[in-house]
Amino acid sequence: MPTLAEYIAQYIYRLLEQSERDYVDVRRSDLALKFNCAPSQVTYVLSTRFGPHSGFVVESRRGGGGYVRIIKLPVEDEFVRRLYHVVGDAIGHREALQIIGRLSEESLITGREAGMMAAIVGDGLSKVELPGRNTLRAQLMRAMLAALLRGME
Amino acid sequence: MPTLAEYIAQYIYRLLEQSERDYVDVRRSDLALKFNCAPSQVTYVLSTRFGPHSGFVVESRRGGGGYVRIIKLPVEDEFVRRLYHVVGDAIGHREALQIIGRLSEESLITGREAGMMAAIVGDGLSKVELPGRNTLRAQLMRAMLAALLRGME
DNA sequence: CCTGCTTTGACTATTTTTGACTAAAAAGTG
DNA sequence: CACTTTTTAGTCAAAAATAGTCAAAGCAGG
Repeated sequence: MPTLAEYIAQYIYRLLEQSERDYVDVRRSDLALKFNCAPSQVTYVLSTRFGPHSGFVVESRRGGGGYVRIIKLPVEDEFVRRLYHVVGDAIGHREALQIIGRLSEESLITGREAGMMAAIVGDGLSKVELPGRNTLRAQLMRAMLAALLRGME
Repeated sequence: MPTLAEYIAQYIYRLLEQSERDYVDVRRSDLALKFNCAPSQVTYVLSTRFGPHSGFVVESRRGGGGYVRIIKLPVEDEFVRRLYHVVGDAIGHREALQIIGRLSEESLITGREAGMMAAIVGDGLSKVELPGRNTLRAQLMRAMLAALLRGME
């Protein structure tokens, strides 16, 4: 059963699909009204599901006529190489999954590869303690991305 | 006399049979209520009877709207399941590569997948110290094999 | 009475939802 | 224009809703 956060995200995805541009503008308070929730809930959805890791950028403006603009980033060359840098020295589970989702969405990896990568950064690390876990996860992600790059020649 | 664990397992088997999908979603707390036991009892049943070695995979999510998804794997994946056992609790680099080679030979994975897996058990672990390295490698291998099973529908 | 599977519960981890407070931009006023 | 008010959006921490972990206690068969 979907959560409110998912309903809101779905709604935004739909708006983006229907839009002719690569972005949509919404009013935070309108969404809150439409979904009968606190406005900060919208902010929550945006920050957990529409960050750069998922291939989006969010811009906004306050005051009268304020808005939130959700922009879907275009695919670029060197995409994987960029992600390599995004991973950095340490990365959390959620962010790693978003990067994998992005690779999958762009058809740079297959569904099965995505599943394997998700398993690596999830179950595969479940027994590793927290301080080092995120750095190890980053190392594994980089190793996988490097393997991808090698396999893409 | 069947144990509580058996009853719960039976119940899940039945749900799976009745489902049109190859999986069912349940709420851990609902099951605990239904069977009048501690929620962790459900976790116990899942981990003892619904692991990849028995032909199942379990996914879950915490927090609001959380759930547990029990997925029944197709029967014809006996081979991968056996490898899952071969991996065991700990495995060396050489052995891991042999298993990956075997998967590749049998065309159960692509060249790119093999490259990725090799990167994981090699470069990905280069910074991990030796005592734990082989157990971690085993865990990663098992996670990857489980993902493979999941992706083979 | 040992050994291993089962059951429980206290503690932990993760995700979502809400609300009080803060910050910024536009609109109104003198 | 300078100042105030109104309209938006952001932040952050607490509460709620789930699931996981682990060790200890319970129990059943050999």
